[in-house]
Amino acid sequence: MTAKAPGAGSPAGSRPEEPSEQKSTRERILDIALELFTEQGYDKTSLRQIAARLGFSKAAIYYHFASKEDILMELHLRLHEFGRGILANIDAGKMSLGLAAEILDQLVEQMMGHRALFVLFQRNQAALDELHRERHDGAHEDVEILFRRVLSSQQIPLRDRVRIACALGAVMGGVLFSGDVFSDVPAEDMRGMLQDAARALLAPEG
Amino acid sequence: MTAKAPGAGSPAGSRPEEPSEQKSTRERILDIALELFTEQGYDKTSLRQIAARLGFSKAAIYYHFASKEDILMELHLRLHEFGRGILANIDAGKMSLGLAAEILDQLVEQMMGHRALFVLFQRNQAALDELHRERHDGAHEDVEILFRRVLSSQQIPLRDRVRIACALGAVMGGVLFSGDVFSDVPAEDMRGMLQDAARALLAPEG
DNA sequence: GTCTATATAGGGATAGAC
DNA sequence: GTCTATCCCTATATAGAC
Repeated sequence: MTAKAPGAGSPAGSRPEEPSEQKSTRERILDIALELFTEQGYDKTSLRQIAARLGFSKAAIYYHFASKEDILMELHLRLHEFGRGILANIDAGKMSLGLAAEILDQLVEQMMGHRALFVLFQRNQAALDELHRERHDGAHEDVEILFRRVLSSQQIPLRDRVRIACALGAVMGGVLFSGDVFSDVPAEDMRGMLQDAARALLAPEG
Repeated sequence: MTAKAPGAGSPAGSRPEEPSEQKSTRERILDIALELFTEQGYDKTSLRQIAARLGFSKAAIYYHFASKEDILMELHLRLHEFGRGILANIDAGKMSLGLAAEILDQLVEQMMGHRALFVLFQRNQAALDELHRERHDGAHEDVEILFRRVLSSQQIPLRDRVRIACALGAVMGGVLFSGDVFSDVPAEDMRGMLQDAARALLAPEG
């Protein structure tokens, strides 16, 4: 809680893809971190490694981030950003198979567009959980939390709840595989097929 | 590679649920490890913690296991055991939506029956990957690897490949949620609904 | 803004007593 | 079969020079 750096106060103000400008050091740290955290896992990645890739020393990172966890937190906040548009639509009170299908349509789009971030947190759930445990500051309205609330709602028929859970799993699984076994398939085709799959699961009759 | 202990050579010989006998220390270590690894993550769990729960010191664990990784490996092997029956049925050469549905039926059954192990490795993929990287000894015919092979097969129509991937994601997601938001639902009901969902995704028309 | 040097802690693992 | 004591390494993080 000591370091104060250039872009420290504007997590949403820094765009991931700048036109032609060269990225700030802070941005580059985040990029490398995303890469290494995903490949090796958050815990097995040291600040030393991140610094080495960027050509400077470990200690320099502390100018830009107060702690290793802060790097993960910042990446986490970005994922939140992208989930923002979806949040408003999720309401356990008035949920239906049809509405779930619409939400999943958006979700697929967001996940496909920010696959790297999505994979990162899919592969580092343990680290994320700890983050949530320690810093439950801010009304932490997470997409995942809202989904859990929907899935727990007793106002929705059990079969529908299960179907929504499966549809969520289906699209998540699809996105995960899309960069791997389906890397040859155009993203748009993938997106369409995943959305179709979700709709198949959420059809009233099935 | 130093420690040789009582049950060291019989990973499959020790049953998880013994009638009324008290479990061996080795078995108890594995139980606690499964619990802590799942809750906190493999990397954030220290041998000290495991030992503390069992009432003895960290060093004592080294009598039963050669390393921390060995504990994870043993748990991994158990998961393999349960996947054995499924392995034989997976063949990229003659895969179809119908066959996939049958395989997923078995998979749901196995996953529901050994949910704890399944969740462990779902939440510690990074650690598992490293395990596979370092010790790729033995014909490591993993269910996951075989599934990837099927999903990559060019002999299967793309749409079917995606559908199978989604069905896999659907049942995995369902099983993951089953101990959480669906903890009140009887396992058998869950199993049936998940199998139905998989079939809905794998229907020729959808 | 990046460095060196250092403090401090905790981890995995070994040796050997009991 | 479990313990104590210890080694060695790497990690995060801090202080302060440039």
